[in-house]
Amino acid sequence: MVQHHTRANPLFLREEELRQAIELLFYAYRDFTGEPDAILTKYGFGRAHHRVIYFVGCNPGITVSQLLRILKITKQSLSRVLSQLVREEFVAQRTDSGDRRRRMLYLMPKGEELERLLTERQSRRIARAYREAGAEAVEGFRTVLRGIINEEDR
Amino acid sequence: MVQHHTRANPLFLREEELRQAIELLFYAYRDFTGEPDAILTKYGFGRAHHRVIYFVGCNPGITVSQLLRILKITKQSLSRVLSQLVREEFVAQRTDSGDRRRRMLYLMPKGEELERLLTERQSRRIARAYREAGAEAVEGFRTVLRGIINEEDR
DNA sequence: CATATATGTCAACGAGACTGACGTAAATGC
DNA sequence: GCATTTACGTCAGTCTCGTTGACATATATG
Repeated sequence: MVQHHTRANPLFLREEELRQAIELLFYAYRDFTGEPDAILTKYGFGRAHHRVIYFVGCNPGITVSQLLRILKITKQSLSRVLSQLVREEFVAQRTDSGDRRRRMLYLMPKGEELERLLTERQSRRIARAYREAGAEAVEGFRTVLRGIINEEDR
Repeated sequence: MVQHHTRANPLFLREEELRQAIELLFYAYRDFTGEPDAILTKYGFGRAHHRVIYFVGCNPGITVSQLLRILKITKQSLSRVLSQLVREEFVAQRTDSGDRRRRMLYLMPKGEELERLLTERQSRRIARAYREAGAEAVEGFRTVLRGIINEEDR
Protein backbone atom coordinates (compact mmCIF):
# COMPACT_ATOMS: atom_id res chain seq x y z
CA MET A 1 0.00 0.00 0.00
CA VAL A 2 1.06 3.59 -0.51
CA GLN A 3 1.04 7.00 1.17
CA HIS A 4 -1.58 9.41 -0.01
CA HIS A 5 -1.65 12.94 -1.15
CA THR A 6 -4.84 14.48 0.16
CA ARG A 7 -6.39 17.20 -1.91
CA ALA A 8 -7.83 20.29 -0.25
CA ASN A 9 -11.39 19.06 -0.13
CA PRO A 10 -13.96 19.32 2.63
CA LEU A 11 -15.14 15.81 1.72
CA PHE A 12 -11.66 14.34 1.84
CA LEU A 13 -12.57 11.78 4.45
CA ARG A 14 -15.20 10.26 2.24
CA GLU A 15 -13.00 10.62 -0.82
CA GLU A 16 -10.12 8.92 0.94
CA GLU A 17 -12.43 6.13 2.00
CA LEU A 18 -13.50 5.54 -1.57
CA ARG A 19 -9.95 5.71 -2.89
CA GLN A 20 -8.97 3.14 -0.33
CA ALA A 21 -11.67 0.84 -1.65
CA ILE A 22 -10.48 1.32 -5.23
CA GLU A 23 -6.96 0.38 -4.22
CA LEU A 24 -7.98 -2.55 -2.08
CA LEU A 25 -9.84 -3.96 -5.06
CA PHE A 26 -6.86 -3.42 -7.32
CA TYR A 27 -4.34 -5.06 -4.98
CA ALA A 28 -6.66 -7.89 -4.00
CA TYR A 29 -7.49 -8.79 -7.58
CA ARG A 30 -3.86 -8.50 -8.62
CA ASP A 31 -2.75 -11.00 -5.98
CA PHE A 32 -5.86 -13.16 -6.30
CA THR A 33 -5.11 -13.80 -9.98
CA GLY A 34 -1.32 -13.81 -9.64
CA GLU A 35 -1.01 -17.33 -8.30
CA PRO A 36 -3.25 -19.06 -10.88
CA ASP A 37 -1.62 -17.06 -13.68
CA ALA A 38 1.75 -18.50 -12.72
CA ILE A 39 0.39 -22.06 -12.82
CA LEU A 40 -1.42 -21.51 -16.12
CA THR A 41 1.78 -20.35 -17.78
CA LYS A 42 3.27 -23.82 -17.30
CA TYR A 43 0.36 -25.27 -19.28
CA GLY A 44 0.68 -22.65 -22.02
CA PHE A 45 -2.63 -21.19 -20.92
CA GLY A 46 -3.69 -17.75 -19.74
CA ARG A 47 -6.33 -16.22 -17.56
CA ALA A 48 -8.95 -16.63 -20.27
CA HIS A 49 -8.49 -20.40 -20.17
CA HIS A 50 -8.85 -20.31 -16.42
CA ARG A 51 -12.18 -18.55 -16.62
CA VAL A 52 -13.52 -21.06 -19.13
CA ILE A 53 -12.32 -24.03 -17.10
CA TYR A 54 -13.72 -22.53 -13.96
CA PHE A 55 -17.20 -21.80 -15.27
CA VAL A 56 -17.48 -25.04 -17.21
CA GLY A 57 -16.33 -26.83 -14.07
CA CYS A 58 -19.09 -25.55 -11.89
CA ASN A 59 -21.73 -25.52 -14.64
CA PRO A 60 -21.32 -28.82 -16.51
CA GLY A 61 -23.33 -28.78 -19.71
CA ILE A 62 -23.18 -24.98 -20.01
CA THR A 63 -23.55 -23.80 -23.60
CA VAL A 64 -21.27 -21.47 -25.52
CA SER A 65 -23.74 -18.60 -25.49
CA GLN A 66 -24.31 -18.91 -21.75
CA LEU A 67 -20.57 -18.76 -21.25
CA LEU A 68 -20.38 -15.67 -23.45
CA ARG A 69 -22.97 -13.91 -21.32
CA ILE A 70 -20.94 -14.62 -18.19
CA LEU A 71 -17.56 -13.65 -19.56
CA LYS A 72 -18.81 -10.67 -21.58
CA ILE A 73 -16.31 -11.22 -24.35
CA THR A 74 -16.84 -11.83 -28.05
CA LYS A 75 -17.56 -15.21 -29.56
CA GLN A 76 -14.31 -15.01 -31.49
CA SER A 77 -12.27 -14.49 -28.33
CA LEU A 78 -13.94 -17.38 -26.61
CA SER A 79 -13.61 -19.56 -29.67
CA ARG A 80 -9.84 -19.31 -29.76
CA VAL A 81 -9.50 -20.29 -26.12
CA LEU A 82 -12.22 -22.91 -26.15
CA SER A 83 -11.04 -24.72 -29.27
CA GLN A 84 -7.58 -24.93 -27.75
CA LEU A 85 -9.02 -26.45 -24.58
CA VAL A 86 -11.04 -28.93 -26.63
CA ARG A 87 -8.08 -29.81 -28.86
CA GLU A 88 -5.90 -30.50 -25.82
CA GLU A 89 -8.67 -32.51 -24.15
CA PHE A 90 -9.34 -30.31 -21.15
CA VAL A 91 -12.92 -29.67 -22.27
CA ALA A 92 -15.44 -31.83 -24.14
CA GLN A 93 -18.35 -30.69 -26.30
CA ARG A 94 -21.57 -32.64 -26.72
CA THR A 95 -24.51 -31.67 -28.88
CA ASP A 96 -27.67 -31.08 -26.88
CA SER A 97 -30.14 -33.84 -27.72
CA GLY A 98 -33.07 -31.44 -27.31
CA ASP A 99 -31.83 -28.44 -29.29
CA ARG A 100 -29.21 -29.80 -31.64
CA ARG A 101 -27.74 -26.35 -32.33
CA ARG A 102 -26.39 -26.15 -28.82
CA ARG A 103 -23.04 -27.57 -27.75
CA MET A 104 -22.89 -28.46 -24.10
CA LEU A 105 -19.50 -28.15 -22.44
CA TYR A 106 -17.94 -30.46 -19.87
CA LEU A 107 -14.57 -30.81 -18.22
CA MET A 108 -12.54 -33.86 -19.14
CA PRO A 109 -10.26 -35.48 -16.55
CA LYS A 110 -7.31 -33.23 -17.39
CA GLY A 111 -9.59 -30.21 -17.16
CA GLU A 112 -11.00 -31.30 -13.83
CA GLU A 113 -7.54 -31.76 -12.45
CA LEU A 114 -6.37 -28.32 -13.56
CA GLU A 115 -9.58 -26.76 -12.32
CA ARG A 116 -9.09 -28.31 -8.91
CA LEU A 117 -5.49 -27.14 -8.79
CA LEU A 118 -6.37 -23.54 -9.64
CA THR A 119 -9.49 -23.30 -7.52
CA GLU A 120 -7.64 -24.81 -4.60
CA ARG A 121 -5.07 -22.03 -4.65
CA GLN A 122 -7.65 -19.31 -4.83
CA SER A 123 -9.85 -20.98 -2.25
CA ARG A 124 -6.96 -21.26 0.14
CA ARG A 125 -6.31 -17.55 -0.14
CA ILE A 126 -9.97 -16.71 0.41
CA ALA A 127 -10.32 -19.20 3.24
CA ARG A 128 -7.39 -17.69 5.07
CA ALA A 129 -8.80 -14.19 4.67
CA TYR A 130 -12.24 -15.39 5.79
CA ARG A 131 -10.84 -17.16 8.83
CA GLU A 132 -8.83 -14.15 9.91
CA ALA A 133 -11.70 -11.75 9.35
CA GLY A 134 -14.54 -13.66 11.01
CA ALA A 135 -18.08 -14.52 9.96
CA GLU A 136 -19.47 -11.03 10.35
CA ALA A 137 -16.81 -9.46 8.16
CA VAL A 138 -17.39 -12.17 5.56
CA GLU A 139 -21.05 -11.25 5.38
CA GLY A 140 -20.12 -7.59 4.89
CA PHE A 141 -17.59 -8.50 2.24
CA ARG A 142 -20.20 -10.37 0.27
CA THR A 143 -22.82 -7.67 0.63
CA VAL A 144 -20.53 -4.90 -0.61
CA LEU A 145 -19.16 -6.95 -3.50
CA ARG A 146 -22.66 -7.78 -4.61
CA GLY A 147 -23.46 -4.08 -4.52
CA ILE A 148 -20.55 -3.36 -6.85
CA ILE A 149 -21.80 -5.80 -9.47
CA ASN A 150 -24.16 -4.48 -12.15
CA GLU A 151 -27.71 -5.12 -11.12
CA GLU A 152 -28.53 -7.49 -13.96
CA ASP A 153 -25.89 -9.97 -12.73
CA ARG A 154 -26.49 -10.04 -8.98
CA MET B 1 -24.86 -15.19 -11.33
CA VAL B 2 -25.17 -18.81 -12.24
CA GLN B 3 -26.57 -22.08 -10.97
CA HIS B 4 -24.11 -24.43 -9.39
CA HIS B 5 -23.30 -28.02 -9.79
CA THR B 6 -22.45 -29.35 -6.36
CA ARG B 7 -19.95 -32.14 -6.17
CA ALA B 8 -20.47 -35.01 -3.77
CA ASN B 9 -18.33 -33.62 -1.01
CA PRO B 10 -18.95 -33.55 2.72
CA LEU B 11 -17.37 -30.07 2.81
CA PHE B 12 -19.55 -28.73 0.04
CA LEU B 13 -20.94 -25.92 2.15
CA ARG B 14 -17.52 -24.50 2.75
CA GLU B 15 -16.50 -25.19 -0.85
CA GLU B 16 -19.60 -23.46 -2.17
CA GLU B 17 -18.91 -20.52 0.08
CA LEU B 18 -15.41 -20.16 -1.32
CA ARG B 19 -16.59 -20.57 -4.90
CA GLN B 20 -19.11 -17.86 -4.30
CA ALA B 21 -16.31 -15.56 -3.17
CA ILE B 22 -14.26 -16.37 -6.26
CA GLU B 23 -17.17 -15.49 -8.48
CA LEU B 24 -18.13 -12.36 -6.59
CA LEU B 25 -14.60 -11.11 -7.06
CA PHE B 26 -14.67 -11.93 -10.75
CA TYR B 27 -18.00 -10.22 -11.41
CA ALA B 28 -17.25 -7.23 -9.19
CA TYR B 29 -13.89 -6.57 -10.80
CA ARG B 30 -15.31 -7.05 -14.27
CA ASP B 31 -17.99 -4.42 -13.70
CA PHE B 32 -15.76 -2.17 -11.61
CA THR B 33 -13.31 -1.83 -14.52
CA GLY B 34 -15.93 -1.92 -17.27
CA GLU B 35 -17.04 1.70 -16.96
CA PRO B 36 -13.55 3.28 -16.92
CA ASP B 37 -12.46 1.00 -19.76
CA ALA B 38 -15.23 2.40 -21.94
CA ILE B 39 -14.16 5.99 -21.19
CA LEU B 40 -10.47 5.23 -21.76
CA THR B 41 -11.20 3.82 -25.20
CA LYS B 42 -12.33 7.27 -26.33
CA TYR B 43 -8.89 8.65 -25.38
CA GLY B 44 -7.07 5.81 -27.13
CA PHE B 45 -5.95 4.54 -23.73
CA GLY B 46 -6.38 1.25 -21.92
CA ARG B 47 -6.53 -0.03 -18.39
CA ALA B 48 -2.78 0.26 -18.05
CA HIS B 49 -2.97 4.01 -18.61
CA HIS B 50 -5.68 4.23 -16.01
CA ARG B 51 -3.55 2.56 -13.39
CA VAL B 52 -0.64 4.90 -14.06
CA ILE B 53 -2.85 8.00 -13.99
CA TYR B 54 -4.53 6.81 -10.83
CA PHE B 55 -1.37 6.08 -8.84
CA VAL B 56 0.48 9.15 -10.08
CA GLY B 57 -2.61 11.17 -9.18
CA CYS B 58 -2.68 10.17 -5.56
CA ASN B 59 1.11 9.97 -5.20
CA PRO B 60 2.48 13.06 -6.92
CA GLY B 61 6.24 12.83 -7.32
CA ILE B 62 6.19 9.02 -7.33
CA THR B 63 9.18 7.54 -9.16
CA VAL B 64 9.16 5.00 -11.95
CA SER B 65 10.52 2.23 -9.78
CA GLN B 66 7.96 2.85 -7.05
CA LEU B 67 5.26 2.64 -9.68
CA LEU B 68 6.72 -0.62 -10.95
CA ARG B 69 6.58 -2.11 -7.47
CA ILE B 70 2.91 -1.19 -7.18
CA LEU B 71 1.83 -2.38 -10.60
CA LYS B 72 4.04 -5.48 -10.64
CA ILE B 73 4.68 -5.24 -14.36
CA THR B 74 7.95 -4.93 -16.25
CA LYS B 75 9.74 -1.70 -16.89
CA GLN B 76 9.25 -2.17 -20.62
CA SER B 77 5.49 -2.51 -20.24
CA LEU B 78 5.29 0.59 -18.09
CA SER B 79 7.59 2.50 -20.41
CA ARG B 80 5.29 2.14 -23.38
CA VAL B 81 2.29 3.42 -21.48
CA LEU B 82 4.14 6.12 -19.56
CA SER B 83 5.93 7.61 -22.54
CA GLN B 84 2.60 7.83 -24.33
CA LEU B 85 1.09 9.68 -21.38
CA VAL B 86 4.07 12.04 -21.24
CA ARG B 87 4.01 12.65 -25.00
CA GLU B 88 0.32 13.50 -24.88
CA GLU B 89 0.82 15.74 -21.84
CA PHE B 90 -1.22 13.81 -19.30
CA VAL B 91 1.84 13.19 -17.13
CA ALA B 92 4.97 15.26 -16.48
CA GLN B 93 8.42 14.01 -15.43
CA ARG B 94 10.85 16.03 -13.31
CA THR B 95 14.29 14.97 -12.24
CA ASP B 96 14.64 14.65 -8.48
CA SER B 97 16.97 17.39 -7.27
CA GLY B 98 18.34 15.15 -4.50
CA ASP B 99 18.94 11.95 -6.46
CA ARG B 100 19.26 13.02 -10.05
CA ARG B 101 18.75 9.47 -11.35
CA ARG B 102 15.13 9.53 -10.30
CA ARG B 103 12.30 10.91 -12.39
CA MET B 104 9.39 12.12 -10.36
CA LEU B 105 5.98 11.87 -11.96
CA TYR B 106 3.09 14.34 -11.77
CA LEU B 107 -0.27 14.72 -13.43
CA MET B 108 -0.66 17.62 -15.81
CA PRO B 109 -4.04 19.40 -16.14
CA LYS B 110 -5.29 16.99 -18.80
CA GLY B 111 -4.20 14.07 -16.63
CA GLU B 112 -5.90 15.47 -13.56
CA GLU B 113 -9.10 15.92 -15.47
CA LEU B 114 -9.10 12.38 -16.80
CA GLU B 115 -8.17 11.03 -13.40
CA ARG B 116 -11.09 12.83 -11.82
CA LEU B 117 -13.45 11.57 -14.48
CA LEU B 118 -12.40 7.94 -14.03
CA THR B 119 -12.16 7.97 -10.27
CA GLU B 120 -15.53 9.65 -10.04
CA ARG B 121 -17.18 6.78 -11.88
CA GLN B 122 -15.56 4.13 -9.78
CA SER B 123 -16.18 6.09 -6.58
CA ARG B 124 -19.83 6.45 -7.41
CA ARG B 125 -20.12 2.69 -7.83
CA ILE B 126 -18.36 2.02 -4.55
CA ALA B 127 -20.27 4.75 -2.72
CA ARG B 128 -23.57 3.28 -3.80
CA ALA B 129 -22.53 -0.18 -2.68
CA TYR B 130 -21.24 1.22 0.63
CA ARG B 131 -24.43 3.15 1.25
CA GLU B 132 -26.65 0.16 0.54
CA ALA B 133 -24.53 -2.17 2.65
CA GLY B 134 -24.01 -0.04 5.75
CA ALA B 135 -20.97 0.85 7.84
CA GLU B 136 -20.55 -2.54 9.43
CA ALA B 137 -20.52 -4.36 6.11
CA VAL B 138 -18.00 -1.84 4.78
CA GLU B 139 -15.66 -2.63 7.61
CA GLY B 140 -15.97 -6.34 6.87
CA PHE B 141 -15.41 -5.74 3.18
CA ARG B 142 -12.17 -3.93 3.89
CA THR B 143 -10.96 -6.50 6.37
CA VAL B 144 -11.49 -9.43 4.02
CA LEU B 145 -9.99 -7.66 1.01
CA ARG B 146 -6.91 -6.79 3.02
CA GLY B 147 -6.63 -10.44 3.99
CA ILE B 148 -6.62 -11.45 0.33
CA ILE B 149 -3.69 -9.17 -0.49
CA ASN B 150 -0.17 -10.59 -0.20
CA GLU B 151 1.23 -9.75 3.20
CA GLU B 152 4.06 -7.58 1.93
CA ASP B 153 1.57 -5.12 0.42
CA ARG B 154 -1.00 -4.75 3.16
C1' DC C 1 -40.60 -21.27 -46.22
C1' DA C 2 -38.63 -17.23 -44.18
C1' DT C 3 -36.48 -15.81 -40.23
C1' DA C 4 -34.09 -16.16 -36.02
C1' DT C 5 -30.84 -18.55 -33.14
C1' DA C 6 -26.53 -21.10 -31.87
C1' DT C 7 -22.24 -21.94 -33.26
C1' DG C 8 -17.94 -21.68 -35.76
C1' DT C 9 -14.37 -19.60 -38.61
C1' DC C 10 -11.33 -16.51 -41.45
C1' DA C 11 -8.84 -12.26 -41.40
C1' DA C 12 -6.89 -8.25 -39.52
C1' DC C 13 -5.83 -5.48 -35.69
C1' DG C 14 -4.48 -3.45 -31.09
C1' DA C 15 -3.42 -3.36 -26.15
C1' DG C 16 -0.64 -4.86 -22.96
C1' DA C 17 1.85 -8.21 -20.85
C1' DC C 18 6.50 -10.84 -21.34
C1' DT C 19 11.97 -11.90 -22.07
C1' DG C 20 16.52 -10.53 -23.16
C1' DA C 21 19.98 -7.38 -24.24
C1' DC C 22 22.12 -3.10 -24.16
C1' DG C 23 23.13 1.83 -22.90
C1' DT C 24 23.60 5.91 -19.91
C1' DA C 25 23.71 8.72 -15.90
C1' DA C 26 24.21 9.11 -11.22
C1' DA C 27 24.93 7.44 -6.60
C1' DT C 28 27.40 4.57 -3.47
C1' DG C 29 30.86 1.55 -1.36
C1' DC C 30 35.54 0.15 -0.70
C1' DG D 1 39.32 7.11 -7.57
C1' DC D 2 37.36 3.28 -9.39
C1' DA D 3 34.14 -0.55 -9.39
C1' DT D 4 29.59 -1.58 -8.53
C1' DT D 5 24.87 -0.71 -8.00
C1' DT D 6 20.72 1.79 -8.91
C1' DA D 7 17.35 4.25 -11.80
C1' DC D 8 15.80 4.76 -16.04
C1' DG D 9 15.19 4.16 -21.03
C1' DT D 10 15.01 1.65 -25.32
C1' DC D 11 15.31 -1.83 -29.18
C1' DA D 12 13.63 -6.20 -30.78
C1' DG D 13 10.78 -10.04 -30.67
C1' DT D 14 6.93 -12.79 -28.70
C1' DC D 15 2.44 -14.10 -26.63
C1' DT D 16 -2.27 -13.67 -24.80
C1' DC D 17 -6.44 -12.02 -25.31
C1' DG D 18 -9.42 -8.70 -26.35
C1' DT D 19 -11.69 -6.19 -30.61
C1' DT D 20 -14.49 -5.63 -35.49
C1' DG D 21 -16.42 -7.37 -39.64
C1' DA D 22 -17.81 -10.79 -42.77
C1' DC D 23 -19.41 -15.14 -43.84
C1' DA D 24 -21.02 -20.23 -43.32
C1' DT D 25 -23.80 -23.90 -41.43
C1' DA D 26 -27.15 -26.33 -38.87
C1' DT D 27 -31.23 -26.15 -36.49
C1' DA D 28 -35.39 -24.30 -34.50
C1' DT D 29 -39.41 -21.56 -34.83
C1' DG D 30 -43.30 -18.77 -36.51
